[in-house]
Amino acid sequence: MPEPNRRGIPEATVGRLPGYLRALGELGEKGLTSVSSEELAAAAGVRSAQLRKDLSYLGSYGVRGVGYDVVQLSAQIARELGLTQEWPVVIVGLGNLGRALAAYRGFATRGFRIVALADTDPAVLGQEIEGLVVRTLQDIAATGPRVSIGVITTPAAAAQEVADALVEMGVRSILNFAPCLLSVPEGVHVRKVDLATELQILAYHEQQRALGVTGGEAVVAQ
Amino acid sequence: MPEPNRRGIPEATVGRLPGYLRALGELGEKGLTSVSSEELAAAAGVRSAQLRKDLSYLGSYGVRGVGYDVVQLSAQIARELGLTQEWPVVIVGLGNLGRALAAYRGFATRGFRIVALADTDPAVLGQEIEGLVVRTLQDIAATGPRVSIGVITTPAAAAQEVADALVEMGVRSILNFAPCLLSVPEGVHVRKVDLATELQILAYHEQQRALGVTGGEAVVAQ
DNA sequence: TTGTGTGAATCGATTCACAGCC
DNA sequence: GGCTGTGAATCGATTCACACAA
Repeated sequence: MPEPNRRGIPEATVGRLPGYLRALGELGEKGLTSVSSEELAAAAGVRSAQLRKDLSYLGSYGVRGVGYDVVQLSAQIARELGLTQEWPVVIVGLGNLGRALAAYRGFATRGFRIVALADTDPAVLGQEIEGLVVRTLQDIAATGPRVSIGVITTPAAAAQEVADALVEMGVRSILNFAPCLLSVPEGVHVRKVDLATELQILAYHEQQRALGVTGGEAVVAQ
Repeated sequence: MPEPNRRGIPEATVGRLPGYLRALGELGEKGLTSVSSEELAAAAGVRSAQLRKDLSYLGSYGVRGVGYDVVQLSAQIARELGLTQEWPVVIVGLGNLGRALAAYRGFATRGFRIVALADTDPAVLGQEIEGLVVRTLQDIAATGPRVSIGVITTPAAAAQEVADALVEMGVRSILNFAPCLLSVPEGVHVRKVDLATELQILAYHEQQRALGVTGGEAVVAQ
């Protein structure tokens, strides 16, 4: 018996689970109730062997000779990712990007709720944005609400002290949009999203083509 | 003999070069003119052996017993990434995120220039944003300017047809912020940035902690 | 003596290929 | 007969450890 193999899903697999969940959602909307690994892999942009291996880490949820039940597999992946509960999020830094994220609807779609907005600029403090009043992180730490995930959309120069403050108030998951490295204590997870990095990687490949490198291989890192 | 090893820098290395470039910039601003692999690795958040191996793919630019020249190494990495020329960028989809990116200054910092803004919404077409008039992609394709890189910030439902139009007009590098898989011809590079995916990965680790998994290992994937 | 550059060793992730089950 | 689940094989990326250059 498969023994769901709790603890120890490879990081690379965790990184693909959200894509499977999205693909399953789309297939479900089309009315599909069952998919083969071949079909789901195509919808998620991976190879079928990879999909099956990934899913095998969650346990056995497919039926041999048939495929996977769309609803059941969605639920299983959502459970594994921790999306059955709602995670409270604070956005720190309400410049253009912070405001765009605050207004982003898809946020709430799945397990996440923006419960606080933070900034230090007196011109922004007290403003109401998307139904939330902008406060200082110190105020939020002192009087609630509790947050699990911090999203940093400040300039790079402020990001480290924001991270320190978030850690101080107990946040152990940070999504950093500022173009800088954050140093955090052991056990705190940071993920970085950096526009400049992404563009520079594209520029590299663009230049390779210009240099006449044959790299005509398939497609890409989506 | 080192033989710069043109062609065939591992993808993982390419993905770290932008980080080295940023770290070198910071060190340079502090007045440093020379760094050891140990110092630069610390500033970029990698191990020194990894840094040396990565740099070895670009050729030999360090001096044994001394380290690397900050200016020279920056220039070499920038050249390798193709940042010595300016890449023209179009942003497609001027919702909150598209506008935030259009206003983002750091964009121009290094080798990228937003030369066009595209949308299909009549309410947005013709508006001037950040000094550029919003036009249709078709208009841009027909009357210029030429673009190398397309940034998609439309809703997911529109992303595929935008990608098709970009490919049609000769764009072969796409940065996709829409939460969906794009299908593109061989040779076109797509990179995906997805807020939901990042949050879901954080949620996974957050839940693992809640379940009492020991995963107290260091830090993370920045 | 110091710190780079790099083969060799290790580690992890992907793919293959097929046994097992429906 | 068809498709999952998974060991075995492969591939690539990271780390080790040290020869070698300054």
